[in-house]
Amino acid sequence: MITFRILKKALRSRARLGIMATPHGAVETPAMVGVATQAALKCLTNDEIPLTKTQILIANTFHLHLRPGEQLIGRAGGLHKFSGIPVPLMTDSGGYQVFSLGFGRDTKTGKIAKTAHKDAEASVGRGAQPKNIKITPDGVRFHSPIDGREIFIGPKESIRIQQKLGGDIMFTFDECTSPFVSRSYIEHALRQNHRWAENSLKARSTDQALFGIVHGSRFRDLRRASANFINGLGFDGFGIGGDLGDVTQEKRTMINILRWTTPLLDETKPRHLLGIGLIEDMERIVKEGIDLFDCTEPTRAGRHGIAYTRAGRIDLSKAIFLGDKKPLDPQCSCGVCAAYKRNYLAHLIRAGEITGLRHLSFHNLYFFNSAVEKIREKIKKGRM
RNA sequence: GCAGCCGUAGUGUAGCCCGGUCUAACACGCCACACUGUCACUGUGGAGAUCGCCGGUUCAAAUCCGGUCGGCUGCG
Repeated sequence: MITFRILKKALRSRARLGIMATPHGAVETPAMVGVATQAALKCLTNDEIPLTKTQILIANTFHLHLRPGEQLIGRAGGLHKFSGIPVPLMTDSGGYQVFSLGFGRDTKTGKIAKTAHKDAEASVGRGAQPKNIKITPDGVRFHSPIDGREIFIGPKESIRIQQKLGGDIMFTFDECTSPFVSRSYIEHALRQNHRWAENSLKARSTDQALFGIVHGSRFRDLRRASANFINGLGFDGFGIGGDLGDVTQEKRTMINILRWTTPLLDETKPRHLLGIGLIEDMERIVKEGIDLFDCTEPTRAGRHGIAYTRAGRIDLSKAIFLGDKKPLDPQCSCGVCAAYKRNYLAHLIRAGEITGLRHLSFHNLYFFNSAVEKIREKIKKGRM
């Protein structure tokens, strides 16, 4: 079980400062959740996790089910004993893979579209199915990316797997929707997601926390209905999921979705915005009442040669940095910026050295977590 | 000195025997762009070789023939 205590509410926004206590430690919120899909913060050792100011991680049900399998992790005593990870763990339900391996893959889009949505074009109508998976009333039939075998995951299966994995916080199995679906599709998917939320709750038989996920895409009435419905089911916390509009008007739709929903959710429980958290998004979503968010950006960008700095992103694979003797970010107090310069890091990245990926991942996590830390300070000092 | 093998983008190779479908392929590298509940040390795209050089045969040569230069190996 978890407990959530709000230490302070911001005066000028819906931001909250809190502490979430879990069986594996406490988390100061707002917090960024590091993404550890395969029960590893990619490129980093367990010792390094706290050094990046990472307080909590999220692992993935779909991926761990495929490999090594929840039975093996269960026999090892659960994710914490199996991995030795020294911070609390969440498990994502596999619902995101319904999107990333489904419509997301078909249309090569993310959950925030890069172009404005036009209802007339590229809309997926009610009853449509993605090319490579099949969404049924009881769950989703996937094909394993490893060996092609069919994998069925629904709410019951996901909860069963997540209970074997033994994370501190579980999520309900849902269908993460695409930004390019029609209203009629979303109406149907919402009813299904609500039923799956109820079935996830019924399937739970441990004292692990379970977060229910609010859906409704870009539609105000559907988002509000979903927030009310999910709020009424008695979850331990909330996820805000599904597609979040597009990048136009500085992601206005995403912020609107939070404005429509967070005021309807039990304020004593934590709210997690699923899959969001670029530096530019952080303060805005916290101001709308978000306590937790997870984002692959710091680690993925790091592995792709990108470092975050106060002056913006820099791509260390560019030859120009071979002549740059500055640290990644001159104002950063992380171990990487203390020990290494851009020229050497650029060399490591260009040479494909694994430590280069480690250094950038470490720095980016520290950079992101420091930004969240500053936001907590602002709330504490009443400046938000 | 003789014989054999080899010489194709920055690098390593495929194609050559059985000329046209080679406006020359692949891998790595290079350049650009992308990446928000990670199928992700990934993905997409681009630039880059007139096929060692000269000549011949042919309607047509990276491909056949002669010469030549360079490399490797063997024999002397």
